[in-house]
Order: sequence, then structure tokens, then C-alpha cells
Amino acid sequence: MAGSSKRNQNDKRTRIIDAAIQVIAEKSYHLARISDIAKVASVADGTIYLYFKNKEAILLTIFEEKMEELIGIVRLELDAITGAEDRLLCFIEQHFIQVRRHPELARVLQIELRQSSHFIHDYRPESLWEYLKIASEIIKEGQEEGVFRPDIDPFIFQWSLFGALDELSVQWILSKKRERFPFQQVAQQIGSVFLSGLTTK
Amino acid sequence: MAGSSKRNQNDKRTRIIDAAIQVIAEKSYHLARISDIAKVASVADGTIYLYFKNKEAILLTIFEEKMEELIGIVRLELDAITGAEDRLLCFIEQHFIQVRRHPELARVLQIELRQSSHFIHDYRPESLWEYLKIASEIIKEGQEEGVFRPDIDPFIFQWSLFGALDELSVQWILSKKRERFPFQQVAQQIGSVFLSGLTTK
Amino acid sequence: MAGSSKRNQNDKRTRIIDAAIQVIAEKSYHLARISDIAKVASVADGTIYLYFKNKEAILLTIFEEKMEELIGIVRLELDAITGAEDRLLCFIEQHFIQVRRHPELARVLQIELRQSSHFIHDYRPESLWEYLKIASEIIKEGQEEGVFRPDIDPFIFQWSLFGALDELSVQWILSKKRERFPFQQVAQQIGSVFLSGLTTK
Amino acid sequence: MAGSSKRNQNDKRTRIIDAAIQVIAEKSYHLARISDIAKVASVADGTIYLYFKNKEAILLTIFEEKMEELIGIVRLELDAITGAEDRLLCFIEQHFIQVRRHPELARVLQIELRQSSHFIHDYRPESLWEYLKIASEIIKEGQEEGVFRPDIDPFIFQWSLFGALDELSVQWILSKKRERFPFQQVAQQIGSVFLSGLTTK
DNA sequence: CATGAATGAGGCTTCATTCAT
DNA sequence: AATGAATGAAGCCTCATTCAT
Repeated sequence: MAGSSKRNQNDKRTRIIDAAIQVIAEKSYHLARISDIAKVASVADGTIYLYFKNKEAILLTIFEEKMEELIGIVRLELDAITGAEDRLLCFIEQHFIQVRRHPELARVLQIELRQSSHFIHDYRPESLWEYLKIASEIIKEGQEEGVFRPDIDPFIFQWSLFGALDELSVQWILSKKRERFPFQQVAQQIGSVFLSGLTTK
Repeated sequence: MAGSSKRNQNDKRTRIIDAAIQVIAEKSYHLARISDIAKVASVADGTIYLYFKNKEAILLTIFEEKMEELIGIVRLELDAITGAEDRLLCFIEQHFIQVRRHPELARVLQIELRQSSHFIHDYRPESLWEYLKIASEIIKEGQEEGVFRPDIDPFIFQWSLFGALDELSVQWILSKKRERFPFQQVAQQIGSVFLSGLTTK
Repeated sequence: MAGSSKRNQNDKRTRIIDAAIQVIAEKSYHLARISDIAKVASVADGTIYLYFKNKEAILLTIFEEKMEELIGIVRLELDAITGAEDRLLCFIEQHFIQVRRHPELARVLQIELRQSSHFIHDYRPESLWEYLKIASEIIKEGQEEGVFRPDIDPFIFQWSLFGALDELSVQWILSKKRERFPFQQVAQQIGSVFLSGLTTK
Repeated sequence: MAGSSKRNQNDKRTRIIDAAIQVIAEKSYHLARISDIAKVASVADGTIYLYFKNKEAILLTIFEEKMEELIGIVRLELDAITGAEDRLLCFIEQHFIQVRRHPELARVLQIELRQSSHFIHDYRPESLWEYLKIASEIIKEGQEEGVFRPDIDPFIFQWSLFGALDELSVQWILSKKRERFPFQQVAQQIGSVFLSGLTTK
């Protein structure tokens, strides 16, 4: 069958990435062993090196590819909505939806991505910045529409918003009794506070 | 001289902790080598084990002692202020002041403390929770005073606020041109947004 | 070639055990370095850990496997002989034959096995006891046959005999001029003394 | 007071030796730490080095001094007895008496002394040989008196006897229920066997 | 492409010994 | 003489990476 070899390749590559996400989420990057990832992916240790240059490259691939996917999804959802206020609420809601859908990925992206610049020489998390740009663009739109306070610096605001979303997501992920952080309510509350804080009276 | 031996001991212990903060801030816990810490502290590798059970204990000590110090300072500053609104602004301002004063410590506390529960079996960052409790208590006071919206869940809000403060602090620390994040403005903006979002109209 | 991979594995495992026996015999367990053993076995240090959990496990394996081998051999030889007296002489002779055949193994078993219960928590040298049981069973047989004094406690006797055999073996091993302890004569003398001491007049 | 300083010195030196015997008996030489010995002796770690060149010297001192003491005691007891047979029985009895009186010392002498030549470069346990010489001299006397078989090699015999005494002592020391090895009976049995094996009919 | 046994560099930690007080 | 804090050499072990099959 045409493409089957290629598909199998992709299959194996995908399995390695998924396994890496799972293992890194559970143990953190430095404690995740290549052999753990290989076992979960059902491949030999050496096979991983056919698809990735080294351990670090797996992490970088997760950052790049998964963030790109995420950004694509969020952008698609936002395209259907008009009005800066609703678009901001949608962004917030989507963040939590994605975290709930892929909690292990979220954990890797949130915790490991943050400290990546420590241990990956010269790594700049461009994809994270692109994700944040979505938020700051919404702010700018709102300011142009006149619905958001013009004195708010979108650059500063994007980090505030992201920090809040990120922290709550981490807590939800870590939380053993996740019902203490009901997603609907969390999204509603944070949306409410930030919108109230942002909108012109 | 009376107490000199004890003072020297404290001296050495303090030097080790400070060296650890510096090295961990620079390389992250897992890449910080005991020998690096010893070199910075100007002691022999083995000396570290006279003061700490093992590498992990150094990190835990930093968490415990430094957070306690921080909480004490912040609580002291807050005691001088009345009114939930001003107290919240003071909390926000103090957070940035402390981060700017001890950026390396901030980096360790923010990044390593967060993921510590990953690799330190059964570690619960109680001190972080106590820090957050300061914020949620201010919210509750404000709600009782009638100046803060009663529909806000203080538990959720504390994480939002902390996430925002934390993220901006990280960005300030990472930022090579820190003037892009002028502290005064950042504190003012975030205070403004959260207060506006929080206060009853 | 079928089984070649398995054979190679066994090869390497065997080489490690043999190297360990050689190095431990020469230096004693605590002074035997993993790197010494690895060098003698012509493997990398890390390879040893593919076959053994840790250093202690190598020693335990030597105890278990080699004692079992030894017991098997001695039992086989004894099966061909009838009469408690001749069986006892055979046991004595076999002890010296095995020691002369594998002097390094003998040294490890004699010296390290004896003190193993000191440093290996909760280790009970069962295999040593099984070896000794061979002797005490011969005594009991002889007592039932009426050729051995009934007032002799086989349990005490087995230790006396083993102590004597063991001590002479150690002296032979340590002896630089081993001709001072000619095996034939030693076996004959000790057999003669113990038999005379044991038989009913 | 004249001699008090000297006496204190001896006191401290004695305490170190006794502590070393205790700790080495419990953990074996290599696992006995200088700091353990210092703690038991109630002296500082460094003090030990005022009395002994290094760790090895402590062990050697135990070997030399305690064996000399032991030999003196046994010789004294033997002086009161005539007749090779009774003297041999006395030697056997004394061995067990001394072991029971100083089980920890016995353990050190028996187990560590045996393997000392492994780890103490060029150490020859002369004192052990002198102890054994007591036995072989009794044999020679008995042969001259005509009560012991002339075909027995005293040199071989001394090791047989010592091995048996030693093994039973070790088992008594290791034994948790020492009543399984009642001293009187053990001494009587071993004396009976060796005498019967040794005497001319 | 796939395997997984083998490698060996390098880290954490211990502990005999030293030396300033 | 006594102390015990400090030293630093050295060992066990892990694990990312390689390579022969």
C-alpha cells in the first residue's frame, strides 16, 4: 500500500512524542529517562535516535509542534467570533478547554517550557510568544474599538492574563480533587475579573 | 571571641545557601552541581554535607527559610496599611519589590518551587500556600468591607493574582532589557486592572 | 547462529562473576572495586549493572551459585560410596580437591561468606548450612550403623570438622610454599584424627 | 598527682581500643567509622590520631596487644597443669572461656584477623602463630611422653584444632540462641573427639 | 529501518585524615 | 593534649548515546 511505510514512520514518531509527553508530565524532563519513553512508545531505546537527535530535541519538538497545533486551534475558534470582549472570553475559555483536553501536554508546556531557557542553551520560546500575541492583539483590537481602556499596555497585560490562566491550569492539573477548580466557574470568574478590569466604564 | 564559632558556622551555612540560590537560579536545580555550589560558597564539596543531608535538602531549606522570611516582610509592610484596596496594592507592590531585590531567589522560588512536587516525593509547598493566603485574606476583608465584589471566589482569585505577578516577575527576570518591564508601571497596571475588576461599581 | 546472543550474554555474566571472584579473593570484598572487576572481565563498569543490581548482588550470586555447584559435585561423589567411614573420608578429600581446584573461589567463600552476615543485612548463609548438613548426615548414618560414637552431637561435630577443613584450606591458600601443606597428607591426617576420634572402639 | 596525666593518657588510649573492639565487632572493620569509635570512646575524632597513626594501626594494636594478653593468660593456666592430655583439654577449655568472657574481642580477632592479610599490606599474624604454637607444643610433649600418636604432624594438627575451636566460637558468637551451643558440652565434645583421635590406643 | 546490549563520562556522597583553635 | 569543623580524594551507580547485528 502506497504511503504505508511513511505512515508507519509517522506512527512511530508520533508514538514517541506522545510517550515523551506522558513520561515528562509525570516525572519532569530531567527525571524522564529515554528508556521510559521508549518503553511507553513500544520502541527500542535506539529507535528514538532515528527520529530525534537527542533527548533535548524531543522536548523542543513537543514545544514547537504542539504549540503550533494549539495556536491553530485557538485561532480557528476565534475567527468565528467578533467583538474584542467576546473574543477575549473565548480565548480564556479555549485555554481551559485545551488544558482539560490534554492535561499532560499542558503540564509539559507550562512547567518545562518555562524553565527550558535554563537548560537549553539559547532557547527562545517563540511559539509561546506567538500564543501570547493572540491575547495582546485582542487587547489592541478592543482598544481600537474603544471598548478596552487605552491606558492598558497590551504587552504587560498579555503576561498578566497568561500568568493567571497558567497558574490556575497548573493548580487544576496538580489538584487531586479537581472539583475544587471547576472549569466553568474558573473560566467565568477570571473572564469576569479581567473584563471588568479592562473595559471602559 | 564569644559566639565566634557559632557565627562562623552560620556564615558557612549562609554562604552555602546563597551559593545554591545563585547556581540553581542560573542552571536550574537538576543542572546545579554540588561542586558548583561548593565552589561559589568557597567550601569543599564535603562541607556542604555537614550542613545539609543531601542536595534536595538544600532546595527544601531555601523554600522553607526564604519563603518564611518573605512572608514575614510582606506581612510587616501590610500591617501598616488599612483598607482592602490599599492593602491589595501594597501586596502587589511588595511582590515586585522583593523580586527586584532578590531576583535569583525569586527565580528559584518561582520555577523550582512550582515543580518541586514533581521530583520531591510527597513535598507540599505549604509556604507558598501561606503566601497566597495573604492575598485571599485581603480579598475576604474587602468583601466584608463591601468594597470588593462578593461573587469573586477568593481561592480562585488568589491564584489568578499570583499567576499574574509571578509571570510578570519571571519575564522581568528573564528579560535582558529589563526596562521593557519598568517595575513601577507594571505594578501600577496590574494593580489597576485587578482592582477595577474586583471593586464593586 | 541459534542461541549465540544468549550464549554471549552468559559469557559476559560468567566473565563478570569470574572476575569478581578473582578480585575479591585478592583484595577482599570491600577493597574490590567495581572498576577492577570490570577491567578484569573486560567490560565497561556500567555493563556490570546490566547483570547485577549492585556490588553486593555479585557477592551474593557467587555465594548462591558456586555453593550450589559445589554441593552438587560433592553429593555426586558421595553417592558412589557406601559406609559412613568411607563417606566421611570422601567428604574430607573432596573438600580439599575442590579448594585446590578453585583456590580463589575457596578464599571468597571461606572468608567473605563467613563475615557476610556482618555487612549484608539479614543475610543468612543457607548454602553454607546445606554444605555442612552433608557432614552431619554422614555422622548420623554412622551412628545408626553403629560405627560412630553415639554420644557425639552431629550438629557440634559438623562445625568442628568444617572449621578444621576450612582452616587448613585457608592456610594452604595463604601459604606461599604450599608444599608445606601437601594435600594428600593433610587429608589423610585430618581424616585419621577425626575418624579415630569418632569411631567406637 | 604524679602519674595522673600518664594514667589519663592510658585511660583514653584504652577507651579507644575498647571502643574500636566494640564497633568493629558490630560492623566489621571496613564498616566501622572512626567517628563511631570516637563517639563510643567519648573522645573527639582527632584525638584518635594522637594515639594511633591511622585506622589500620588500631586494628593492628588490637591484634598485637590483645593476643599477647590472651597468650599470657592461657600460658599461665597451662603452667599449673601437667600431662599432655590434661593440658590439651585445658587449652580447649580456656579458648572457650576467653571467647565467652570477651565475645566482641573474639569476634574481631577471629574474623578480622583472618582477613587482615588481605587488606593490610604485608601483615603477618605472628601473634596468632604464637597462640597456635601453644597447641603444637602440647602435641609434641604428648608425643614425647608417648601418649599421643607419633604419626600426627603437630603443625597440621594445630590448625585443625584451631579451626574447630574457632568455628565453634564464631557460631556461638553469631548464634542468637546461644544455648544451642552450651559451652560445657561443646568443650567436652571437642576435647573428647580430638583426644580420642590423638591418643595411642 | 529497528534493536537493545554495551559503553563510559560524570554526579552525589562518604569518610579517613588534617589543622587551626 | 584535645577538639571537631573542614577537607577532598575516590567509589558506586545512572543513563544518554552508540553501534554491531
